[in-house]
Amino acid sequence: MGELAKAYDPTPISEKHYASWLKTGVFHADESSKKPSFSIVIPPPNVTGILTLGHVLNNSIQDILCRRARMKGFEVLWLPGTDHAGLATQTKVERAIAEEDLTKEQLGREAFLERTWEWKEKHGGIIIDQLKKLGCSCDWERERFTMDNDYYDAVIEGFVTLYDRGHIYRGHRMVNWCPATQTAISDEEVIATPQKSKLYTMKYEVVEEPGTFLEIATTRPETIMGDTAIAVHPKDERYQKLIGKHCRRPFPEAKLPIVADEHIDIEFGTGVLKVTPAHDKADFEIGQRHSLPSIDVLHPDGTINCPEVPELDGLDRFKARDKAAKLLDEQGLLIKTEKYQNNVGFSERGQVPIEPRLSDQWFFKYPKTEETLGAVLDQHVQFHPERWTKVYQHWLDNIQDWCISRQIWWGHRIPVWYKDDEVKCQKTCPGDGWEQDPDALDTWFSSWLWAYETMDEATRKKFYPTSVLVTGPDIIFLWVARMIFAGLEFEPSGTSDLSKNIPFRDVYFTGLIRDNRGRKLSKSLGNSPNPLDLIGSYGADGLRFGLMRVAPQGLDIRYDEKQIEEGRNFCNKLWNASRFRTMQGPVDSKADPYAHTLSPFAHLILKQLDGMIEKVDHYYDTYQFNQVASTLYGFVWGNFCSRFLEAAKADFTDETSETRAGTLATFDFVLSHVLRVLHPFTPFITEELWLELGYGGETIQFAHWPERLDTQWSDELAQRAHDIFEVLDQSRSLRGEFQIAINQKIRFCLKSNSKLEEGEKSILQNLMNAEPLEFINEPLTKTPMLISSLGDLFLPLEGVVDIDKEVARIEKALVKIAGDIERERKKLSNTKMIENAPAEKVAEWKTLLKEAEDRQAKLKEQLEHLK
RNA sequence: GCGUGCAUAGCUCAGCGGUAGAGCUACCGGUUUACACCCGGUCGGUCGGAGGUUCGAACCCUUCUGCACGCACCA
Repeated sequence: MGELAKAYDPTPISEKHYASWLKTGVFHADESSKKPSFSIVIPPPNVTGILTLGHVLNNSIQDILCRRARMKGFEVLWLPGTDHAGLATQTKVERAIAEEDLTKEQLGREAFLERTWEWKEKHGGIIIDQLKKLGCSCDWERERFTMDNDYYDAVIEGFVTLYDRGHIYRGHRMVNWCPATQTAISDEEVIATPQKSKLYTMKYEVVEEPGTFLEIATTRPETIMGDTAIAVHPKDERYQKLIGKHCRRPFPEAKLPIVADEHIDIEFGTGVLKVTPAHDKADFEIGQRHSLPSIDVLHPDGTINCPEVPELDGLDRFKARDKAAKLLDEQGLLIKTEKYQNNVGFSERGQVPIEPRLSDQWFFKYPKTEETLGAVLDQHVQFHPERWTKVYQHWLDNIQDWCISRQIWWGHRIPVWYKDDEVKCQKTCPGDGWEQDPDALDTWFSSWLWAYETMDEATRKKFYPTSVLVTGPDIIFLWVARMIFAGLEFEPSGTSDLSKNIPFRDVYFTGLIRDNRGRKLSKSLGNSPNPLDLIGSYGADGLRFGLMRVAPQGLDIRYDEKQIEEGRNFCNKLWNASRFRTMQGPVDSKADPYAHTLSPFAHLILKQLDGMIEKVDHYYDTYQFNQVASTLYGFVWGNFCSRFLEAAKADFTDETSETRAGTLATFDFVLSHVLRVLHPFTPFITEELWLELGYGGETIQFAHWPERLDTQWSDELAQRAHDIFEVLDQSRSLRGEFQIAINQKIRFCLKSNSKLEEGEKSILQNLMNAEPLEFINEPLTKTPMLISSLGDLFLPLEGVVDIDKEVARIEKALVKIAGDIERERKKLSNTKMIENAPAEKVAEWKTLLKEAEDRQAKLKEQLEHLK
């Protein structure tokens, strides 16, 4: 064991260990293992994506859970992989070929798919490499891709099965159409976005009553050509007599019936609605109820399709809106234009407003919705935080059929074949003359099988259902709920036992990461840090620890680079504590503190270690990772380094110390626990230190997870150490107050009634840097003093002390104590309180009062001495 | 409109019925041979407002305000 470098240098150490982990195959899960199993499937990132801070958070948590499980003796499978991300990837490739002035239509389906595969091969590995840099302990031998041959087949087979069971149908329905990417999308992919738009009020003449006009409010005058009726509420007295008559549509000119429909809101606008069945979901339904024709006036790309009105034909829909308003105005039909804010559905991928559009699409009608809800309500699948079940329930209660067909090429092609009027749904082409449906499936229609189609039979037998899913709440419908559906519907366990078919037992929802001003991280705002840069600057361990420490359970995270810096600093602290240890000679990996005589400080740290382990386990069990990190931070920095290590220095410099061996053993024992408990959060540095210090084995990864300690420490001695530290703190306060540098030796006097051992006295004196530390029986006069549980500590400074200042300080302290005393007295003089409060509480208050009064008396006495 | 979450020190968060806490920041002082990616100290809060329950409320209930988010509507 050589001496460690002066600072932790994460990059080379991380690279070294990760390479070694891959070589020794420690991440590989053995499906024939006898150990109990623990498994996680990664939420597959987009194959061409790059790592974001969100991924870092998400995958750090998964890695933490997996690494801890390995140490706890589980056979762990963390199954990694990527998602083909149909639309996202196709869009990227289309953009790339556009550089060569090519469109996918020019290339043709086959050639375009070839290009996409090439693109995938070229860019597909990036995010995987990045996950490795983060330290993720995935079983890379089992890496999967949603377009792998067998996975592809499974998706297609799933479609055929559901079709055969009658859950999938083709329908001519109103769907969310994205004009930018020119495909249908599902309701879940539509993002309602507040828009500043305009509300136009126009007037149409009633055909049967010339000179009478109906005022109609609309935000979309560009769809006037598609209007096939005017609707009012049947109970609206203003318009009742007009029902059944007609209005004149200005362009192209036509007679539109005035119909009555309950859907109309009497209060809104003028209470009159223009009905455009082809371009609005509600209007479509009104059209159905009144047998109105649908006139589609838009091309798929969002331009106007209406040769009868040449002024508008071919225009983009938003340009046409202005133009249509202008046309109305020219005809004297536009009454007013108001500013108006409404929510417009945007296509997540295309970043443009979606267009409700009638088209032929494939739909999935969810079966087993009751069971899917029950699985969560009955806690077969448990959500953390639990409140997300309510969101899940609300979605299921209002569930709509899922539009699963996409007008794209990159994806799983719908296994439906057409010949003349015949339709067949099957995996392979039925024969000559049959043509396959051109559409591909929604990406989520493949990822919903991810929890088990990624596993072969033996793996599935061992590791399915998975233990926990870690993901963001933003995909609770898109992915989480649908995975539960898939599990229940396809029954991957081969039995109908619900508890064996659910995809996971726990779901941990992470928060979203925001910047320090509370905004979402986004490329366009430029507030999205590159995790690789952070790893470069602070190390993967620092990034992981820093982020985990500030990520509260189920709440959004305010990210600040400062926090990552703190993570890095923490790692360095641990490094240096270990470095300090290496300077004292070799580490005993089997150190048993209780085989030696222990100082009070050893007793204290052992007691604190036990408390730390208890807290950490509790916080793990309740998925409070930030609390785990905070607990570790506080223990390592506060208890271990600032207290125990500092006190240990006295033992280490004194060759004759009787407790030296015990302190060394305690050091080794505690550090071994710290490294193990910390390993899931900071895998690289703990591995390095574990090996470098010689704690044994080839890796820390299978070292036993620490259990609670035998309570062999002495509470009395631990308390003694605690008291000694209190005196130390008081001495530092006195130094601070009188500006006496810590490195300046100075005389302190302690009027103590406790009997300290000689060794303890000298350690205290050392820690205080006192020269000498005198034990006295009578209080000193005209001397600053602070009270501690070990006695009264005086700082004799003849002639130096500013008496007035000291008097002011004591008076301030007296005010505070007076407050404390008053509060306790008030409680104790309240008979109702005494009667109702538990006896031990009352006793506690009495003690508090007594202590406060003692302190008060002492301070008053001291005040007298000063004057 | 329905629903959810949040509001505690300048910042990030603990505490969730019985003396208001931590880390960071700020300020002051320190290179004491593990660490300046450091050490020590100090300052800093009527726990968003108002009611209520209770012997006792940051904590439970009601309500209001503000900020996020989800769903629905959106002519």
